[in-house]
Amino acid sequence: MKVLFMGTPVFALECLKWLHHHTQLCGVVTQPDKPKGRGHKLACPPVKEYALEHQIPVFQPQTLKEDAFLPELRELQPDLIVVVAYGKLLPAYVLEFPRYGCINVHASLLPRWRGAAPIQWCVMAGDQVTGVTTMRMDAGLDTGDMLVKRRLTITPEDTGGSIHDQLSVLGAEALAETVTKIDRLKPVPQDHSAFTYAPMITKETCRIDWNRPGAELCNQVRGLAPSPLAFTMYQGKTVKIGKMSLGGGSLPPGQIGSYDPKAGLLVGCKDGTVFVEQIKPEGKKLMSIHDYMRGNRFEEGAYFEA
RNA sequence: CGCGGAGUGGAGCAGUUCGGUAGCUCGUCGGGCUCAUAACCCGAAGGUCGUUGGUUCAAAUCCAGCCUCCGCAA
Repeated sequence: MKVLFMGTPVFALECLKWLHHHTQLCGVVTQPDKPKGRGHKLACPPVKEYALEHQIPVFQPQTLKEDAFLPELRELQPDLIVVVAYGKLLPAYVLEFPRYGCINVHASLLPRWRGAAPIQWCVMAGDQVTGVTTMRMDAGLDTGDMLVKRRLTITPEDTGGSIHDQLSVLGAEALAETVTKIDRLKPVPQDHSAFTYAPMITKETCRIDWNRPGAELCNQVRGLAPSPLAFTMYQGKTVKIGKMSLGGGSLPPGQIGSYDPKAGLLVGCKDGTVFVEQIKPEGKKLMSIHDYMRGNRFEEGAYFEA
């Protein structure tokens, strides 16, 4: 069976590897290189780097609209298209092209967290369980009939990063089962009334609103760690926060309280306080609040600004 | 050639403007005090100040290049 892979970020790599080792992979479609980072250097998507290393043909169409990718499809004649975090919706002519259709690996238990950033949102929402779902793609955004699910328990110590890493492996497992049993699996429609949406993470997603309850703030910080990290402002400068826990007592939202070498820096929120345990000041690396306080200071009584 | 910050013992920082003995808060190791301690006291080890070259009697500090890390913007 000839398989065409479509994907972009690191999350897609485990799936790509499995396909590379177990199927006849005829090509990889990924997003175009974009100027990124500090200079104006062009950055290759991780999927492209893997494909180049293993001499897999790479396609980077600017758009798929208007039959733009049809010539390549006719050339490659894939029997199956596997999509993992590609970053573009597929037009009908692509969805209908392969004999076995298009299947997608999505990093949530659908219909919960449809959309671009299911991993961060499930942690930010305080979910205690998540997983991956494979589905037959249709025209909607993550609305296809489901094939295989794998569940994963989220522990209080998990972060967006740790869940990402685990789900990328689970995703490959689910994909393996899906591809292996492709003609035997019976698609299960989603409960379309129960979906939630996980939009792309923006800067505003990462901004800390100290008027929210402490538990929600802790989850927000957890979900966005270790990247891109939640942030707040102190004296006009960005302070990213990598780890936070619930504190005791109460302070006005955003007000900085005492520093406890054991627990961290106390900060007020809507329903009490939280301890900031790990921060990343502008121009510095992520460090424990303990390290930071050895040579720097947060003025007690001052405020973090939204 | 997008804008900007930073590299100083194991950690976080000061010192750089106006060159002239390497400093602070911790950590580590040893000793002391204490019923005890993450507390306190005494002592010690540990740095070619990112790298290369230049100016100078003398460079962490001034000049030029390079490497690395990071924030913003995309």
